[in-house]
Amino acid sequence: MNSAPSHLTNPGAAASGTVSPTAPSAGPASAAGAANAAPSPTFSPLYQQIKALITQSLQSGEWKPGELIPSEVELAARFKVSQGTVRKAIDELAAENLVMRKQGKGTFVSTHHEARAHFRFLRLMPDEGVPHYPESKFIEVKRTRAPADVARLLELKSGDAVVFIKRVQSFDGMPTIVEELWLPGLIFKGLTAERLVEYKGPMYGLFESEFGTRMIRAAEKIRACSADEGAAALLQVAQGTPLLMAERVSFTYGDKPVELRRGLYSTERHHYQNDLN
Amino acid sequence: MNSAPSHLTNPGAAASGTVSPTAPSAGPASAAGAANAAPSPTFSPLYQQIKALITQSLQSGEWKPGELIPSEVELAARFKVSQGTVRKAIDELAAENLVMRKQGKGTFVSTHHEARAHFRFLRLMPDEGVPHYPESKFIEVKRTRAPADVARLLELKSGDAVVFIKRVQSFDGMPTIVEELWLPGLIFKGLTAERLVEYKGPMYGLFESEFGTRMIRAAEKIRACSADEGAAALLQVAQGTPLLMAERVSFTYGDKPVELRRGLYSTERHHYQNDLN
DNA sequence: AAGTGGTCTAGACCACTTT
DNA sequence: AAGTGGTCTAGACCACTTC
Repeated sequence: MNSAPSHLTNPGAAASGTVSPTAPSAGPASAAGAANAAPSPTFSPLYQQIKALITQSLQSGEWKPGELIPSEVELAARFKVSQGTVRKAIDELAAENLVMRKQGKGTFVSTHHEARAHFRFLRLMPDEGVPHYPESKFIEVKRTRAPADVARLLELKSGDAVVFIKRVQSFDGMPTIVEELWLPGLIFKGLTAERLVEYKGPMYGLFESEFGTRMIRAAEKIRACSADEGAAALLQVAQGTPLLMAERVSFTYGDKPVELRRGLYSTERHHYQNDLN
Repeated sequence: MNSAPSHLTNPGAAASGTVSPTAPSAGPASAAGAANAAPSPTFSPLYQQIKALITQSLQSGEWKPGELIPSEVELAARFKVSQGTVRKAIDELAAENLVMRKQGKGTFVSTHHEARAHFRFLRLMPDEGVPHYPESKFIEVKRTRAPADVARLLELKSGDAVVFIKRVQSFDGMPTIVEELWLPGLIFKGLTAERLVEYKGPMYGLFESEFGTRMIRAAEKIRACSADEGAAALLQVAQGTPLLMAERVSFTYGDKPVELRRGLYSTERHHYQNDLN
């Protein structure tokens, strides 16, 4: 099942041809020093190479969202490196929210099927009260061809097949968000209105489970605009009401853009929350 | 100059009263195991305690912004811990942008006097072209008393002395931001319009250099609004134009709020940029 | 050459969870 | 008791900067 440890390069050790002369019985540096001396074209720290290998396994679906990945000790053995090196690789993956560590239990692949993940991509918070997830009402779901601007942002060709979704989201019955989504048709083949309606919870959960596409990062651009006739009706506000306009491009593994989302937010009772660190 | 290593607690070592029985010649665990067994009231990992101590030195001004802090080896000796433990502490401080590591040179206290830091707190980006820092024009600078809402956000008492600043910021001569700031009067004693005008660059640089107050974190709430008469005139837009309204509370060491900023952003040629990770 | 942070190893022991 | 991640140590060597 598991492929061979393959060909990691340790540039540091390759430079000095000999091991430590002060180590009579195979000192600490021996493992690294004796690893190899291949003239590899790419130089990067071992833990970065391990990190890339683990990321590949996540991307390929070898370990699925919510599942346990092999222990640090096991990965260290598989990759023929020390546990500390695997540890540093996983530390970075955890910092990027690709995996989650749980002491005593193991390391799990992150998933959008948890409350924790929901608010990483939903920044609209109630001015008062506890944050909770809104309800969706789908206005339109269709398959069509990508306009030029959509194609550019999704790195498709103009006219490529896309899925178009328009929906309204409500907090406590108050319509607050109206948004339009474009998804690459090739990736989201079986996506229908029925699947969307019957699915409860964030769409990213559906995308991850049913289409094997996990959103790991997004870039948003926010502007102010006025509610036009259509938006005013859907959000139940007066025409001309100031709204937040958010354009989001979401990325999956390998920084591949797989979703364009354009939303209008009513900020009567909510605000967009952002922490500058 | 440097105080004694003081009283760090190692909860892990305190639990087992004896050192490893399999280590005939003072094994690796001896330093930790023999450290102490005091019934300290607070339990936290050693590296977190080191991190807190370093943060105290940053806060107290022992090491000032832009300066070099002692090397890892020196800090390890001072605190009587291994270099690896100091390293982990500094790793976290670097992740929080409190310090910056430079290979071969050392670790430096972060400062707002660098282009790198400018855009951590300025999220308004041009729709086209290269980001650059805007020019300020000060409309009003006065000392007054804190209104109730300002006092609450700055954790002051209503009526406490505050500095009030109103300014317009322009990109390429185009007025784009109008904002009002409130600062605790006690901290910003000598802050005058002259100091603000003569100072070039972000105000956080001035605050850091002249008032010993470094902003390390901020929380923003963003809404949409319409330009009223005053804002329209200052931003040279039509009255009623939709604008972004950003309310920011900035914090210094110890999560102490020391600035309230309320800004109106014209999003004709700019947008608020945000990355969701 | 000396000093700094960056990587890697090996081993010990801890806290926590499950069997 | 066994397995997991979490902390801590000690030591080696590397890349980079400065003297």
